[in-house]
Amino acid sequence: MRDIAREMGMEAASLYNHIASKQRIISELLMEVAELFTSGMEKIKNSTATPLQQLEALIALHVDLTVSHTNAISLLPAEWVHLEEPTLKAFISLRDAYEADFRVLIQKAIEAKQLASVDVDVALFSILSTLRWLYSWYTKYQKKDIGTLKKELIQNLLYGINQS
Amino acid sequence: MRDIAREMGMEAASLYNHIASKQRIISELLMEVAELFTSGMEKIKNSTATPLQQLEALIALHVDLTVSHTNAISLLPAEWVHLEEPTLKAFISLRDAYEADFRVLIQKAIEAKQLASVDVDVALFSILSTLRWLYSWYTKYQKKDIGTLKKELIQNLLYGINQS
DNA sequence: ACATTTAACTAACAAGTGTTAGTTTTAAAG
DNA sequence: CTTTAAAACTAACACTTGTTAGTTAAATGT
Repeated sequence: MRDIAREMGMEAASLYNHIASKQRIISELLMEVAELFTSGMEKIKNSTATPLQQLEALIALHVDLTVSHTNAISLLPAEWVHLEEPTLKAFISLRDAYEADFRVLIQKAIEAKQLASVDVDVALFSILSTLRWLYSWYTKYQKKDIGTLKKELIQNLLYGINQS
Repeated sequence: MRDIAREMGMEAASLYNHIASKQRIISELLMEVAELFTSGMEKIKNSTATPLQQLEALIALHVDLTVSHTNAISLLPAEWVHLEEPTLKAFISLRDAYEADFRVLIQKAIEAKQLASVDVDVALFSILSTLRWLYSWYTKYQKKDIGTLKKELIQNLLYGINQS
């Protein structure tokens, strides 16, 4: 809190005229991005695109949110565990639902023979972990324009990097 | 320190008969795994396998170390930033060297036409991020035997999940 | 102009942090 | 058995943390 206050040019105690607690700041930041992912997923799920196209849109969603909310997203991996109880359950619930939706999309793409019949859990994990690390990597490679980045990630994550 | 002490059935102060400082514990844990990755990489680099086979071996290395050193590895992403100065530089240096070696291997595999000519940075990032998240995911799916896990990860990360 | 709200301030508390000093108990060596 | 070394203990330090109380200054509305 003292760091934040210094950055804002005031005393730590003065912050409490604007916010309820440190926890509330974290909660609101994290829940905000969680809801952005959820609503993005909702929009994609309700589209008429094929499962594979929806997966591509999902990758694009991660890139977009990573770019627009880099700071909040970079808090996520380390801080979500410290959420307090009404919020923690809400967060986990959003996260689980998101992963479940993602999983279904992969499943559907496999059933539609748009993806090879790989293990769904492993596929979900490997795609999602890359997308979640994106923020730390993005800060180094900002030079690359976002369109290209999306294309290359889609290529790597969905179509593989092998010489076929 | 008080948590550690409780877990060991003694008082916090008693720990200092065995260790120098909290920082030293963290340093030694993190540097130990860093060096395991480095020496694993060294062994693979010096083998006579093809670049692609070396990449496969690298994935296997991550799986093996994740299984055998789950706890120390799970500290890495959040804690390495808090290393103190002689150690921090050493750690970063090992990490950079490791990534550089990894990068070269991908480059070589592309030149040998064993991989498609994707962007090397993006490929390195997407593979490595998955391997680095492995620990958090592994705790949930321990049922899966390690051999299968390795195969599936190699499939996903190197040969793609598309229907080709 | 005055009254009221908003937002800053100073001072301090209560709890938690890693760590040290000094002491006592346990174990090993002669 | 006695001496010595190893490893536990109690007590406390210095510092950092989020936060509250009480007060003063700035902004806003009538």
